[in-house]
Amino acid sequence: MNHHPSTRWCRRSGPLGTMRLVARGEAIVGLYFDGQKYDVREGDDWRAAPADALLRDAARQLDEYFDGQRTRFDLALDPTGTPFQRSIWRTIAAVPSGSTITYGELARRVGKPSSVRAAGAATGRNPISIVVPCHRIIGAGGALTGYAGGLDRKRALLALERPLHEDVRRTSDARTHAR
Amino acid sequence: MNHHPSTRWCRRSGPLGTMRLVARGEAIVGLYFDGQKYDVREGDDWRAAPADALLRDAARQLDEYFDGQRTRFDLALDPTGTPFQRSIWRTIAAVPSGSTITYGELARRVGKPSSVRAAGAATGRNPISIVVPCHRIIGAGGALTGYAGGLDRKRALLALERPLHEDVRRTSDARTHAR
DNA sequence: AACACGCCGTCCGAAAACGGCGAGTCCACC
DNA sequence: GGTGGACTCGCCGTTTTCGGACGGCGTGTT
Repeated sequence: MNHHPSTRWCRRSGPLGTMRLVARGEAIVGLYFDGQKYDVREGDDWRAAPADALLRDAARQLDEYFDGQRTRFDLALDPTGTPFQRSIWRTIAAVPSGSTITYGELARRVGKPSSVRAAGAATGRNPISIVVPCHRIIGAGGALTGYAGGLDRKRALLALERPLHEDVRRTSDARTHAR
Repeated sequence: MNHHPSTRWCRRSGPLGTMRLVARGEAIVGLYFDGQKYDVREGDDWRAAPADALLRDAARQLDEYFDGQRTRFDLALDPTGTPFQRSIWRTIAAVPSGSTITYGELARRVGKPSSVRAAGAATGRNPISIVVPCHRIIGAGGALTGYAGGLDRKRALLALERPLHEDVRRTSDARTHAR
């Protein structure tokens, strides 16, 4: 109908380093740690737009998150990927702050209980770090197993979200000694 | 830098049926017969623009061509394809109205005398019918051999272009009894 | 703990299939 | 004999298919 929605981006520094925020159309499509694995290179048609309304809103929410003032994001998301990946990411987005699930449980929730390993791969390709909280997915043994932004950051994010008062919230099948 | 050039299109009816004319940026990128082979499906970012200056100009020239008032088009073309295809199409565009060449001669002119069959395939994928006059390419034996818009249309186009007064113009290696 | 093995989407490279041909043969007909 | 049709084969860029390798795992065994 009308031409391609434009892609715009901005940088944002936070406690875990500088991040790159990317929007296209009316939705967020990416949030990357500087130098993370599976980063995307800037397209020819991208344009830096620090003043963009959507980007500003997202950046604000991100700040609030790091300040511990926010546990849920209120943003339109449209990560590009295969149908399988998108269903994985959608499911991850439903995991609430403060809790974790295993890769196996994730696979089960998308209706493909045996696609565990593929679920892991798809999780790793999540283009919207933090907002799609792929850091809340951990190994069945409680190990963190991996994170595109580095395990240190994964640990930090989980610590930030960990409920202070030990109300011993046990999540699905995640073992307690996560760490 | 800036975002993608927009793609716009319009329809145009003529003696050989309705055609679809497509422009992107400052150039024509497509001209298709309705329901032809290798047609392209409309992209999400396309926009109908019958009033667009470039499209109007092209449509006018097309009308003049069908009226026999025009034997050459004066339009910026930018068909998308592989390097080989583009060189084939560029070479085809240089074949003047009223004459024909064979697929073999075409291959020779792009510097790959033995890529005859590939030249045929590339010719078939020409996205800008008529303006890139792929109908002027015929078999070595004089047979028309094929046309994405159908052999009837190929015949009609060649008839339209055939010089009335039999000035026996003989073109390169094309045999006389073409037809 | 360390390892082997089965699991399954993606990615990537290799290989095969597919044409809008042309030249060469072989035959059947004037 | 010359022509023309039907057939075979080699031609080569593109597209499609296929097969193997590769993971942000989980289970079972040692």
